[in-house]
Parts: sequence; C-alpha cells; structure tokens
Amino acid sequence: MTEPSSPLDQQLWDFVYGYDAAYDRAAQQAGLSAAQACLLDQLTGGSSTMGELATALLCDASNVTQLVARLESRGLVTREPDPADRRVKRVSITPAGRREHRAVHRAFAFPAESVDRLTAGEQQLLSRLLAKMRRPGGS
Amino acid sequence: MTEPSSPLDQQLWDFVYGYDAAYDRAAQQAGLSAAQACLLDQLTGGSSTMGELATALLCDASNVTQLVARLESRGLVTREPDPADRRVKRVSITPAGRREHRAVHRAFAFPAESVDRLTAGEQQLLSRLLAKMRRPGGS
DNA sequence: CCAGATTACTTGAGTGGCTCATGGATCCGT
DNA sequence: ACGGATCCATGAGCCACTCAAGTAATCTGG
Repeated sequence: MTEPSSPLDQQLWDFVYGYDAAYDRAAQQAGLSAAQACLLDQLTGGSSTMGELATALLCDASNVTQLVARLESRGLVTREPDPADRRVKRVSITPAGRREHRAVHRAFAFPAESVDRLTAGEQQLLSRLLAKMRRPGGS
Repeated sequence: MTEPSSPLDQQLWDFVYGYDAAYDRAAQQAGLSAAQACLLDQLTGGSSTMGELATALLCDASNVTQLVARLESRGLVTREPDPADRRVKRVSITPAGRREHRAVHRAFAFPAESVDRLTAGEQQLLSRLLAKMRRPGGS
C-alpha cells in the first residue's frame, strides 16, 4: 500500500534530482560547494548583510559566518562593518568572486540544455504552468 | 555583464529550491535527513546491496556504510550478508522503516500541491514537456 | 543620560553527509 | 593454490548545518 506515485511525480523528482546534481558538479568544478555558490549568487545583485544572507539561504546566521569566512579567506568576498551601524557586517563579492560565480554559471548547463530542447512556444507554456503551480491562491 | 538569466530559468530555480526545501522539512519532521529518506525510498522496491545504494545515491560506498549504520541502529533497516556471496551485504527496510518512509511521503506535500493546481490536461502537458526536456536525443 | 532590552554577529560544541586512502574478507580465473 | 579483482568497513578530514552562549553596538524608557 505504498501508493506508487504518479508518473508525473516521478518525472518531477527525476528533474529536480538531475538539476541538483548538475548544480553540485558545476560548483565543484569551480572548487566551490553548492552552498558557497548560492551565497556568491546572492551577492551578484549587490552587497548584503550577514542577516540578509541567512534569510535568503534559509539557514542559521552562524552558518553564514563560517561560509563567508571561508570565501573571504579565498578572496572571493569582503566583509566590512557598516559605517552607519557598526554591529552590521556588509558582505560584498570581489572581482575574483565574480569570476568564480561566472565559472559556475557557465558550467551549470543543465537548465539551458533542458529548456533548449523545447520550442519557444513550449517554453512559454512551461513558464505559465510553473507560475500556476507556484501560486498558493489558485489561478 | 552577469547575463541576467531568463525568467524561465529563474522559475525553474525557484521551483527546485522550493521542492528541495519541502523535502528536507518533510524528512526532518520524521527525524530523518534527506539522505536517509532517499535511502529508505530506494529500499521500498526491495532489498539492495551497499554498492547498488551507492550507485543509486550517486555517492561513495563508505558514505552508504555510515548512512546504513545510523538507520540500522534505529531499527529502520537491516543489513545481512548475502548467503550466495558473503562479501555482499543485503540491506532491507524494516516495518518501522516503512512507517517512517510513509510519514515522509505524507509530509512531502509539495509536488502533489503544485500539480493539483493544474487541470488534468495541463498535467499531461507538463509531463510531455518534462519528457522532452529530459531526452538527450531531442524530440 | 544611562541601565536594560534588543539586534547583529561570532564562537564553540556537536551532528551528519561526504570523500579519499587504506585495509580485510571473499570470490574467481588460471 | 595463488594473485587480482570485488565488496565493504574504518579512519582521517572537510564542510554544512544547528543550537547555546557570548560580545559589541544600538535603541528605549524613565
């Protein structure tokens, strides 16, 4: 009685599994963990505080401290006290960090490859379906 | 020049992110890690050897040794030498393990909820798109 | 203006997941 | 029966993650 999951559920699982594995490999190819790559990605839009990073990455602040420490020791991010509130640390990505981030992005071919197998119309359709699945408030 | 990724890429990322987070929470609610839940899932189809599990989970055999050890110590799986080849250990899920696995499955509402926001026709369409994205050999 | 609560981050201890290198046991071909 | 291959376990080590406690800066009320 282990309800055998619909084929669609299985397809979703497989897709996510492949997506995750591909991201891991892409990050690792740049000498980063997936978590480190995610953190760098957060910073490409501008500097953040430690707390903002913790919120974005859905994890503890002390975890961010360590992630940033490792990235900082490799010169991929900088961590400076905010002049306006000296409790706050502003974390920014360095040019070297940006290079690593781009390397990960380039190596992460999975989504582009997947999407490229669809026609433009199918891509639009997929986008619509994803949007509808996401919304908690129905269509 | 950090090519701003298409909206569809972002949607895929968000979907996978939500999927992963939901699975983690579902597993944790049953006192399991995601890796442990995946391992149990592999065993619901019948017993496996350590090596088969390592292949299925895309990880090192020694990692499986530890995962199985923890699950075994909690009575969720058993590990017995294969009578035909005593190098091989056959890992099987116990009734208690099956209960935990079902608990995770029940708590993992994300895919069902997402898919349920689509009509039957849309679900079929999504299935077709996923299949087409997966295939390395084009349509 | 200043004591106390609050905020933002760090530190330390502990758990797990993961890998690599190594080792022991078993199996198989010659 | 010997030697190589196979399957798994063990140990060391890294990283991600969490929780509890600590420090420093800021805010707040009397």
